[in-house]
Amino acid sequence: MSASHPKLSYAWNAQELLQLVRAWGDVVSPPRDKKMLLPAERIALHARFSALAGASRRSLSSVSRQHHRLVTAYRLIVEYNARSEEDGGPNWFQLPAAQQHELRRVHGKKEGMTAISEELFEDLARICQSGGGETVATRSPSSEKPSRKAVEKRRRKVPAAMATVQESSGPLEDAEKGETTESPRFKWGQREWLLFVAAWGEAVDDFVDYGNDQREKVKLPNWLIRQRFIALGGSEETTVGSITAKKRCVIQSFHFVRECAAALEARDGSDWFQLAYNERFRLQRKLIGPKSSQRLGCEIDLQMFANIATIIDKEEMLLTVTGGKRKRSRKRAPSVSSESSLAASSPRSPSLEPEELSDLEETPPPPPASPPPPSVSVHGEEDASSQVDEKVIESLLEAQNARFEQLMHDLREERMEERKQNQAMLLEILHQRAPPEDSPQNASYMETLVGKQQEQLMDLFAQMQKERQQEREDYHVLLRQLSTRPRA
DNA sequence: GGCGACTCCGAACGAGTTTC
DNA sequence: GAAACTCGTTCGGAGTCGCC
Repeated sequence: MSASHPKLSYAWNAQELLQLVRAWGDVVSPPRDKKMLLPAERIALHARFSALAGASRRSLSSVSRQHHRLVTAYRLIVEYNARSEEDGGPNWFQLPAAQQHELRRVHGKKEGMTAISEELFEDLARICQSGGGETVATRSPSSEKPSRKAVEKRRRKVPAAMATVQESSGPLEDAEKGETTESPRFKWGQREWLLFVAAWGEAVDDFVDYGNDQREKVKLPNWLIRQRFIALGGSEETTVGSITAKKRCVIQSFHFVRECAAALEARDGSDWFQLAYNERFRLQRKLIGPKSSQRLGCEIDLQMFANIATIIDKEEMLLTVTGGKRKRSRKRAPSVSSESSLAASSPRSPSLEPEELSDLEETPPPPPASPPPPSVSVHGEEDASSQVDEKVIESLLEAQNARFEQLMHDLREERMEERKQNQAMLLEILHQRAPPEDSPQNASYMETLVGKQQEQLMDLFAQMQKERQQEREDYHVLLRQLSTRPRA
């Protein structure tokens, strides 16, 4: 944002919205519920709004966007009311807030919608229906609006349980119970977290598999994780925003576990992952801090931990191997995701300067349990050289990983190809030996063939599982060695 | 190339939950 | 009641896309 438009990163208040609607009525030509404004109207709307609001507090793009969200919401309400009038159901403002919220969410997936109060809706209806031109409201049978008092009266009369709407299903139990919670909350359980990690892993794999073109985006998009999450059986209600937050949460928990495991190992050599949930939860206060109460971190088992580590590695590799980072201005405080997520341990903390953040990105979290060692790295030179060493090691590890993944990928492809060829050959020989007229014999032999192949594949799979288990154990040994090694 | 709409997603936020 | 954490929503910066 420019200096003349200082960043105003908080919700539009009711007064601002009313001022926007007023400006809208003043400068926008009918039909006023059109979604697209003419360029001149956009500018005029911003100017008029700025004049009414006293100062140019919102940018042109912000005003345009808010206008767009209001139109979308207004049209949804008008259409909804028209339908419910035909069906004899409750109108929009008689619905519980939770249900309104759900409908807004379902209908405004991409663009989003502003929650419109009844007062604001009436103002909007007034300006949209005046001045001629066909509007959504005039097209619909429900254009005549009852007075606010009447609506209020009716709303009080409507039993909450009659919330019976329609497109929305799912987390609306609250509404059906008559509660008017603003945003129905759904707490994730073990299943959701496991699904999420699996989906995240699949998304990274998918992305690695076809993301080697330099022109491709090199940052894993969160919508891809959401897509995989839903494909694996996760709730379709989960938004990309929610996935973003979940990812941040998992990464934060991963760092938490890493710290705990290392601190515990250093303390008495015991294994964090062998402890029960309650034990972990109790111990974290000694290992991390007296006020620490991470729950998700305590639920993460060794397997999940290893999975997350692999995924984070792969995702970081995407940034280093497949090309440059997506260009982004450094004006904004940088993100908390991935490598810098430790900063998220205090989510409301003020944003870091880019320099501070790049420091954070390069260095591992300071172990809270052990005080910093006596001035080994106080000197700039030593600091710099150790950082360079770390970078070299990091690059080597990443390169090794990348090479290994590539080899595995090629091997998998080759094996699949070979398997197909073998099968084709077997079938061909079979057909030659047993002609089609001899079908019973043919069928029984084929059954045997399928059975044998199943056996072979099961053996192979079991072998791969063993290898995977071995890899985990190796990793665990490495982790132990690392954490018992005295800090430099 | 310029412009506006669309889209993604990080940050901020508020409300709820848990633990002490 | 305080503090830390969880969770979903909203806003808006910035990248992308399509049109002229």
